[in-house]
Amino acid sequence: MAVFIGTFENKVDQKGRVSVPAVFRQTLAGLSFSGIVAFRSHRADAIEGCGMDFMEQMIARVSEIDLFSETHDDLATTIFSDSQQLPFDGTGRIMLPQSFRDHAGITDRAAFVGMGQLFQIWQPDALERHKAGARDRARSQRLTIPAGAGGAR
Amino acid sequence: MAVFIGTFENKVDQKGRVSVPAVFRQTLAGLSFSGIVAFRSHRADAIEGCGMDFMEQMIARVSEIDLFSETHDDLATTIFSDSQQLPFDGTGRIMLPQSFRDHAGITDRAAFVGMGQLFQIWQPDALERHKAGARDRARSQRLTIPAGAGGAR
DNA sequence: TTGACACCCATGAAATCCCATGATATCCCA
DNA sequence: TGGGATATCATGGGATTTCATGGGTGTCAA
Repeated sequence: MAVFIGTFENKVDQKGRVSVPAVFRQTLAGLSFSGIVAFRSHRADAIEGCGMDFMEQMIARVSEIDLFSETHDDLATTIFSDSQQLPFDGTGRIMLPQSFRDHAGITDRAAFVGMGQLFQIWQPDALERHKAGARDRARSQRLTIPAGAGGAR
Repeated sequence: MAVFIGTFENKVDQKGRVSVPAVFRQTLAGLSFSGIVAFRSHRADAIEGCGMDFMEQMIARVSEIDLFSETHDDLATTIFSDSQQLPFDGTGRIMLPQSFRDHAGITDRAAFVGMGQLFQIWQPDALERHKAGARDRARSQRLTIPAGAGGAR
């Protein structure tokens, strides 16, 4: 199972390159594509990232939604059409496209945030604000981990 | 099932390394990640620790919530972003990151406390005070353990 | 010809490996 | 059951590797 845990802040250099945290690279190792798959988050000023395996899963999930329904098309458009494969260079860096950097407000620093099966890339200050908000909402709404199956698979 | 019981005090060396008690290591053996997963306790000045299996369960449960829903993101952010994977070195030690040491007030000694499924890492003196308080509360409120199902998973 | 981008090498800091030590606990055999 | 032999464990410190980061160069296409 792919596991992305933790927060890591790295520098974005002049060329737009960032190191993907080594731990993340390890969980991405051995996939059919050596790099990450990324797309703009439609609910946050962040980039969503995952491995190719998870992207395949998402495609499968979306395909269970009625084909040609509005929902299906909207999801497919916002997620899949916007997704890009960002390959690792020799030292484990990726190139963050300008459009992604603009969307997240990233200039010279980028924070990688583990979200479990996927991760996000944020402008560090924006991330801090977002984390605080998420914590507050989780607490005030008393969000809890669903006691569900979990254990099995 | 993972079982952590007992209290063990070990030294934190110059490099920030601590030995994880051998008994704990044994219950952590054979997991997909050789080390512990740790995060700041939000109820106490301590670090919470568990095995990767526990985290994988968390991920599985969170992933039952609709992807990209606010609930999903808030939970994933609060739980996974502040956790860290701390790998064992050859002799069963971990590196306690500075941020964790700060949170728990740990300098040169650390106490590992079994909490059943999880364990905690404390600054030894703080732990003593905490234990005293917990005992008092348990006695004065006559706390009991519910006779639940428990058995299954 | 001028970017954009892939590939290569260099660097310092930090994390990890490796070996050594002493103290306990455990084993084993008389 | 005693007591020496053997493992296990926590700990210390030096050597080595990994990692993030910076910059150079070549290549291909607009």
